[in-house]
Amino acid sequence: MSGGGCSIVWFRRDLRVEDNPALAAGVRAGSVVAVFIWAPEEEGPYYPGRVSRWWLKQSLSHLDSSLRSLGTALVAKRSTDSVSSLLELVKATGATQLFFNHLYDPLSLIRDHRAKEVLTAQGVTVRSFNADLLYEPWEVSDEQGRPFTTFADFWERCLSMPFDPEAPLLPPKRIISGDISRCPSDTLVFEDESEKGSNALLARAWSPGWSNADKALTTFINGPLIEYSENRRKADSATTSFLSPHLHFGEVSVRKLFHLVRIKQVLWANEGNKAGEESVNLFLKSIGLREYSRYMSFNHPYSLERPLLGHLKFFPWVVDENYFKAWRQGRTGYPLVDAGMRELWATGWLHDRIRVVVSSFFVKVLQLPWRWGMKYFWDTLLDADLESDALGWQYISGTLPDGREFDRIDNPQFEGYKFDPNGEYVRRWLPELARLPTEWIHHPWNAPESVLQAAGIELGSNYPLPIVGIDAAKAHLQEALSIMWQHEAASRAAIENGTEEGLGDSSEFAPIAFPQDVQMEEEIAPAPSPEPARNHNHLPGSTRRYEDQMVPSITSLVRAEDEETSSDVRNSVGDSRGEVPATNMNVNMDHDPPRTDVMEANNPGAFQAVRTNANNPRPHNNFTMGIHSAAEDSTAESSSTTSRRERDGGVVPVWSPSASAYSDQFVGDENGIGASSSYLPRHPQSHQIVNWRRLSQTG
DNA sequence: GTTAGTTTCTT
DNA sequence: AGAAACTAA
Repeated sequence: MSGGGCSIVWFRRDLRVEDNPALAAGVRAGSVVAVFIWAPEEEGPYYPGRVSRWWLKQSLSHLDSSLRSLGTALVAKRSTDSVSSLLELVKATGATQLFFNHLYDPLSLIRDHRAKEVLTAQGVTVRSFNADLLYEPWEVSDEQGRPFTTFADFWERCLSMPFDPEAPLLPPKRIISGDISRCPSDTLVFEDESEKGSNALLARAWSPGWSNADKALTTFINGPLIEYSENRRKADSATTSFLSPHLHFGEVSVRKLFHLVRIKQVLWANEGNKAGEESVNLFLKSIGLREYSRYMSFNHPYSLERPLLGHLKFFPWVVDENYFKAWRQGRTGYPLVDAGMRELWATGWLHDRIRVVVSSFFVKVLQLPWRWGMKYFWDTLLDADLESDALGWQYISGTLPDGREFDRIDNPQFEGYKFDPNGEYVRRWLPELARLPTEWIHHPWNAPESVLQAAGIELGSNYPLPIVGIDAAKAHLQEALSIMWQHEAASRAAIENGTEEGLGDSSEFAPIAFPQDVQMEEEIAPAPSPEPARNHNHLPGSTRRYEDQMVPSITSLVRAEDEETSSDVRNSVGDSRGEVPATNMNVNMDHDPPRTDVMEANNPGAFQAVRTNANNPRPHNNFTMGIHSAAEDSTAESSSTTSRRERDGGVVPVWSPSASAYSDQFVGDENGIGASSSYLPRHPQSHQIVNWRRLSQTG
């Protein structure tokens, strides 16, 4: 807490003034320069989607006005290299300290570590804090001090930690502004002209910004929370918390949320309110999953990229861009799946249950590479969150030790009657099926011709027949699994013979690149709303594209496509056409918002379903990551199980891009993780094979 | 109470 | 698919 110069408080995904430890530290230390650096190129392939950028824009302006009312302002910088920008800011302001809150995705860990190194070398005191989690990932481990590998154990431990999560901090009363006269803000561009119309609709349903988040939190806790458990199974119930986008950008503090929910928990427990208690536990569990997603990302940085269970890398995914397209456009022939995909397309929002349905269908029935689906979610979801989505897709894909069985296929027809028993959800999003009786709504292909005729449906033209039958999918999956095990056995044999080093790195089994000719972010014209627009046929100001989307029929969808191909350049996700590097450290120096001439000739080759382990070999990582103990941090504690924690200057185990391998410290030994896993009894073959040390490097 | 059959849930 | 939690006699 040296006196003298001012502090830079670097905002990222902690866009709030309440319970913001970095900001609090800055305020305590004296004068503050609050900064946000927009450097999307640093995110590699994960340039935020349109709705996500819209949210960010609103949230930042909200934060800026809050800071202004407290005595300073938010300095906004456009950059392709956050660390350089920080250095410039240090020079321009004479700051002697830098404070920020932790992030846990691999890119941030590396960048933030570099920021610490570079700025410390310049004589700047750098301190970082936990603002995003109840407990830091390195605080939660089993009796042997190793990270958990199953959620249930992890969460049980979190709920019985010897010390409570930090109590939330109040917002500062006043902020003394550092001298920002020499660092003018850049104008940040978060949307282009073509996106403005669609974005205008978002504001009807959502209010970004930390104080709105706080209101949403209070509303939820005092209202729908008690029925959370009751209502969770309905596809379009308006009783989810709707906090996820707020949480993604750190507008609301999980710790505050946790404390408030805990108060209700105690209250309802005393009242013997069974439903309330169950609801609380369920809701907390979803908070736990969010925690766990960061935990996994931190402990297994490659899990955004590659299956956590090593043998899954041998699965022969179906690389079929037509399947992918049909899924995105809601034309799979399975009403519940299609309704979900149309809702996502139109609104950027999807109930959790439906996310499971559509992603499970994607992986198990279509057998498309899960990362494609994950990328599409990233591009389209309003609450897109890399760590959470990676965890979700890995769970669905059966690539987690405690995920779903890989060979399990859910039948969308049955799920339809489970989550949407009266077909209301399907009818809302698939107007072409609106007149179909409930009896057939989730399996129109079985309906008698007369019924279809009466409903105005002609399967195959009006609404598609299932693009893949469930039985065919099951057979296909079995076949694929046996191929997978063969490859796996061959690989294991090669390793045991010592003839093979790094098979997992060989391009043959590298992750499958994204389709080259696919526009990852479709033309989405959203009207996201807890209650999806009822009057969607005549929304004022809606573009024609919007109507095409909202009154979907095969013809209008096809027409919309044709237009796409022929019309002008539209915005697309910057790097979406490229491959997804495991971690892209090559900064794109283009300062303009990524803009891509989207349309290329359709690739005829794409029209064949190809079983492949990997087409398009991709470049290898040119570096590896390692985690060391936090030796360089003066505040480091060697044992994370001790109950004392530093509120200030939290300790982050050091990330080093140059370390040659994953540190043993964070990887179970050969048998360690597997032995306790519930996965093994179900998949005894994998008992010997899963080499967890390798897994962390390659799998 | 007991037991066999049924539904629900799984991160 | 399998366990756990429910129901119906």
